[in-house]
Amino acid sequence: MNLWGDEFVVESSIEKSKKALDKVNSPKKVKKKESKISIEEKLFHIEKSVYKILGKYADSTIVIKSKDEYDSYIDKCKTIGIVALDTETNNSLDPLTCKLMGLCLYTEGMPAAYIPVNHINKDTGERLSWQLTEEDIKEGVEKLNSVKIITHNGKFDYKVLKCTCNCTFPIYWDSQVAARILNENEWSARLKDQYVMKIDPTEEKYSIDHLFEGLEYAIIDPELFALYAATDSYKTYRLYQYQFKELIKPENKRLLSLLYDVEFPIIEVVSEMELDGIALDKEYCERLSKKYHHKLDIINSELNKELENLRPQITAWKLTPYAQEKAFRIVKGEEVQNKKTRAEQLEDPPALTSPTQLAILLYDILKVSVIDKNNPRGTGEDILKQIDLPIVKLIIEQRTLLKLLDAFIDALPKLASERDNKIHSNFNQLGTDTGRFSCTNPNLQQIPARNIEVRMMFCADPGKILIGADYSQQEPRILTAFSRDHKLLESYKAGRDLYATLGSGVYGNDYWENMEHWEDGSDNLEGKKRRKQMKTLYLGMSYGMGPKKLSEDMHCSLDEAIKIVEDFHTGFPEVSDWMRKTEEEACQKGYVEDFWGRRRRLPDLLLPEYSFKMENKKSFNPLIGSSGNKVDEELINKYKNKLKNISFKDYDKVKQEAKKEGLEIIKNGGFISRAKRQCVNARIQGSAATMTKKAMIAIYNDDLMKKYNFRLLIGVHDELIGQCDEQYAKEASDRLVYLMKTCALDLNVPIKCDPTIEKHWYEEEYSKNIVKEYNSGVSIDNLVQNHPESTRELIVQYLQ
DNA sequence: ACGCGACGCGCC
DNA sequence: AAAGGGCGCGTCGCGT
Repeated sequence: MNLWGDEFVVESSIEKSKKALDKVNSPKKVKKKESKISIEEKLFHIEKSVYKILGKYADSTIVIKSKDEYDSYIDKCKTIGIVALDTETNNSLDPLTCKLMGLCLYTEGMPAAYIPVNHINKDTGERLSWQLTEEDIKEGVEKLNSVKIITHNGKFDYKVLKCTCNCTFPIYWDSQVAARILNENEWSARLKDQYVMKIDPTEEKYSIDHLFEGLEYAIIDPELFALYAATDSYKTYRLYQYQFKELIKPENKRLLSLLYDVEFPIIEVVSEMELDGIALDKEYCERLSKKYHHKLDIINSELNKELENLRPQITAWKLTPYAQEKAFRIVKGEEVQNKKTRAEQLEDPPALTSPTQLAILLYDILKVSVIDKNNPRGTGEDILKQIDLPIVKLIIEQRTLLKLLDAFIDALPKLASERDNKIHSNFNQLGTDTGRFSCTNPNLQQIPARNIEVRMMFCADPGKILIGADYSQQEPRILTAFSRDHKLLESYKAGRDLYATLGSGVYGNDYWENMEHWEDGSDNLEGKKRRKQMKTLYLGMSYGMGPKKLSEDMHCSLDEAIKIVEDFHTGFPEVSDWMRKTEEEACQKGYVEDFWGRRRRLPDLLLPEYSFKMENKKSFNPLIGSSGNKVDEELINKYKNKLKNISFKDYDKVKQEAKKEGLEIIKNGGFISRAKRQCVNARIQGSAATMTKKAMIAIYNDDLMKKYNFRLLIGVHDELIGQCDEQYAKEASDRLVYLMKTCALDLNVPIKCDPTIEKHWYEEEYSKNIVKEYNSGVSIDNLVQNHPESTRELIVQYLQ
């Protein structure tokens, strides 16, 4: 083990951002000028450049042109027992609609093989008839069922082969996933980049768009295309070898288990989830859209009235000298003068959705006094809420409605696939540094939960029913598991309320003093307040919140907040110790581990208080080494001494002084504190993510769930939703909860899950809300209409 | 026309 | 001196 405990932990924030910049100049899309250059000329040029870059692989690449050759390659793979696999598609990254162009295989001791399937004649467009068929591919891949299959971004290959050839295969290793598990801070986990970084730094950079100049890949001669395609599987294999060697080192034992137990198996689970997709209730969506557009129209007309009233004031302002000045804006922390004057920036009528224009309206024209010193021209919601003007109230309402409409109500139906009218989000296993999934196109993890109407857009397929469950307080329970805090453990064992327990520990009072209701059911207003404060405190503690912000969120004075944090530490000493030890260990090793060994590397923790950068030279980072110039070193040492025990005031002076000598001083305090805040949270958030992934795998592989035809559809961090045959609703729901609870027994903490069974997402809550409306006097006829059938059934049920 | 940073805001 | 963790997306407004 080296000085930092892990050889990947040497890249600081500074270095990382520099590399990210280098990255940007990768080849961009080729412009379409097809009319000027003939296809033949282009192909000629492509052939030359492909050979120039990849010609060296020609001798170790073969194109498979017959079933016999294919069979014998597959047999060879079976003998060797391990193979890298990669698919190529027709310029499409969407497995649902793409065509399979060819398959690539590489196994040790053999040339890399490209098996073309759908290349066409560039003149006639006809499929080259000698190629193997999708049926052949399926047959061969299925023979690999006992062979270890290696992929790079195997989710794509899995989905492509399932969609185009109707075959599936187990993923033994994925080099993209492994790369991220080995170091989540690298600027790229892409195959070619990883190959350059880990295997051969001399390898020339290239990408498929850039090599084939945006042409339809199918028209490229398979022999030529093979040089690109088959090389991918070769590189994947080489990467695997490197990663395997790394991961069998004793210090990486837990990472390897994490990969085998969680990260590799989850690939197939997520692939299937994405392929299934989730249905939208079309009728309901249309109704909802109409309802919200109507609401928006009303707000807009009121806003127009308000603006009309302000017109004289606006006109007058535009003539003031201030309005005629050129405005400033902030770019990377520096003030930059705009080309437009303030008056020119303000449209007529002012665009209230534009932060710039709204700021002018509020602070310049309406002379609203500054609310947040740190953000004097801010227009965020918490600032607007403190401005007591009718127009501002309308703006908040307009914003909410616009956001709901643009981001969800009107946006989601547009994203449904034409093929099956369903939403097929992309769940990105590598999307976060902590181990959580991220989600795009659309991001199902940001569908409003407070506004229940939006989630109601999602529904089960006909004959199916949505079965969901969320972990109750997943992260606090993990904190309890880590710290073994006796008060928290007891509280969970007894099924008591977490926040009331926190309250009694912090305030030193009775448990019931911190509950919303007394033991006999009567209201306890003070308790309600305290409990809410504890909820905020918990969040604050796990995110490393400072006392100032904490006091704002807890609605108390700064002194009270400081006292509460202090009392938390004395009231829960095991938690406090665990947090301290986490930070200490992190500062020493440069990384933290989650409950199952996932690492979050925080190299900034190893940074010195100050770094130095010579003008026009690389930054000097003592962890990495200097540029080696003696004169530089002397200068730096001089300033290092000057910076010892320096006051905040003098720092600026010294910084300026150094600048004159060509030395830039970089203060790392901010980076270091940020990393300190991250390290506690990363362990908790990471463990929660791993736990949910373990549950997903258990659910996917469970025979009973298979019997119920249960399919996972959505994961939202601590919440899982799937659908199953209607008749098995109860059984599947019970089983779901059981599997979620038992997948992490090693936590040795009580786990609780809250299940739901419904036709639409959040329909239970939705129906309850409507029943509440009924109880407040709306007639039953008005109540029941305009809702999906399933909701009406629930309402009737609740009314009885 | 497009890329990008900043902002604001949706979620856990 | 002061510092809330992890995401994605739509809009605006500038730059190319």
